[in-house]
Amino acid sequence: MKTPEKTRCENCIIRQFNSLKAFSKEELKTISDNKVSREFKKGDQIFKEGEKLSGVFCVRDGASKLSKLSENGKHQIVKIAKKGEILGQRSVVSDEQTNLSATALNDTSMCYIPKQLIIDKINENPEFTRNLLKVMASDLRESDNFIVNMSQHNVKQRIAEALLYLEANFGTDDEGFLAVNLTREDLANVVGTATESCIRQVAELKKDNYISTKGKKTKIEDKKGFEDMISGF
Amino acid sequence: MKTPEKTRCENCIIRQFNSLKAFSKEELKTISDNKVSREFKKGDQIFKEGEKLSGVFCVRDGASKLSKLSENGKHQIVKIAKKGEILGQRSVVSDEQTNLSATALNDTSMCYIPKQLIIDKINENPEFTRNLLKVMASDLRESDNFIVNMSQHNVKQRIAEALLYLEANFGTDDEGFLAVNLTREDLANVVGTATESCIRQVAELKKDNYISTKGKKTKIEDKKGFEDMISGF
DNA sequence: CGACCGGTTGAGTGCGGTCAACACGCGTGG
DNA sequence: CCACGCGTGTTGACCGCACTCAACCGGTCG
Repeated sequence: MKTPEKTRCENCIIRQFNSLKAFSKEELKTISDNKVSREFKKGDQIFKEGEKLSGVFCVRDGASKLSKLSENGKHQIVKIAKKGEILGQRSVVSDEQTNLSATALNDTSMCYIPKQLIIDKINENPEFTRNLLKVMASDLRESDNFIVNMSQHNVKQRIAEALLYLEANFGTDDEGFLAVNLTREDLANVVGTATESCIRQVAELKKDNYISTKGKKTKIEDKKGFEDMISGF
Repeated sequence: MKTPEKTRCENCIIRQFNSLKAFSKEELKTISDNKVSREFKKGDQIFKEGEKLSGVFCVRDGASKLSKLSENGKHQIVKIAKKGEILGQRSVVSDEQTNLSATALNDTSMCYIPKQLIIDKINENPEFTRNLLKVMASDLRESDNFIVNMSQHNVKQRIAEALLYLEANFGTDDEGFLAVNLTREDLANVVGTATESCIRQVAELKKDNYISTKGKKTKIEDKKGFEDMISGF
């Protein structure tokens, strides 16, 4: 199952950003021969909470949300995965069902790598395993910070944080607007609030000249002010 | 620096519960020769957020809270570590400062293992590394669940969850009271609320016969009811 | 064209944060 | 020995943030 030259892992720059950078040319060839490229359209579900994954997804391009459904019917978005991240590693190392659902936020291309390959590599390539450890350590740190932010900040502050996070991780277009576009509902689900509350607070942020909007796009105008507001002036 | 026979790692049953179970008798001897036993009294700080740890702590007995200070001056408790857990692994694998502070909730005894030993073992013993991965994967899962609980449940539900968590992880004494005793303030910091709100909701739980108290001890009377209440009746 | 989705606004309400006062046990020092 | 201070637990009152329900608008798609 050879893939076209230009999408082979050996030539893929994305791998520089994740734990796969530990692999030799030889190993990358094996992976490339076993991977499958997959495309998702905006809104497509990549996998669902509770599924048993048979491999991991390496994000080549696009953004996808990782969310969990709580019994009151609301989706809490836990993380937004960007280019270079690998989804499903956790489930593979712990050999359990996924804890989260993944959904494409825009058109997304992924490489699907069968889990046995990953497990083999964990056993064979210590550097890869160490990279994995580091990635997970940093995810844990992020989770802890997220927990603190959620419980100690009000909705306005959490929205500010979410927007800063989006800018830092996905960047802006040439006019300075955020490169990823969350619906108000998604943004509400990130900060764990009702859609209406989210809309109202965004309107406040706009009124206070922290942000501006054009169509559905959002631009952060006053990053410094944001940071001050988050830490309570 | 030999330790007395009875506290040597080879004889320590605690290691069955954590990633250290991967080690051979030989390896345990090395660890034992390099570790230091340390005792903490209730309220003692084990390490502080931002410190650079030079090793990890293996909890031999007792309970300790892992918390993070937010800029509004409140401590958010992220996890309560029990017997068998290892504190500081994350900072060691990522070679960064700790993200969290650790404080003893009651008299606690720990073994301090220098970080170089852990790093060496990560490089030498693949099974140990795999165990580490699993522990961290499970921590991540817990964190995600915590985030959902925090953002989708009200204070009463979160307290119920916290109490169930304490019962499941630390058990009860012979009369059925929870074996660990959090102050109201600590409990409030776990669920991310004000101390007074916490007190009021606990009083409600008592009025509704979900729990009972005796002195400072708490007993869960209606676990089933708790679970129903958490998922919204 | 109508259905539907996303965004927006209004009005009402209640949960939970905050401040203030007080009760109680415990240790410490005069 | 008692006075005092301090930490913890508790209660009351007030109030504002954020949730909920409901209506409405504009764009898009079948």
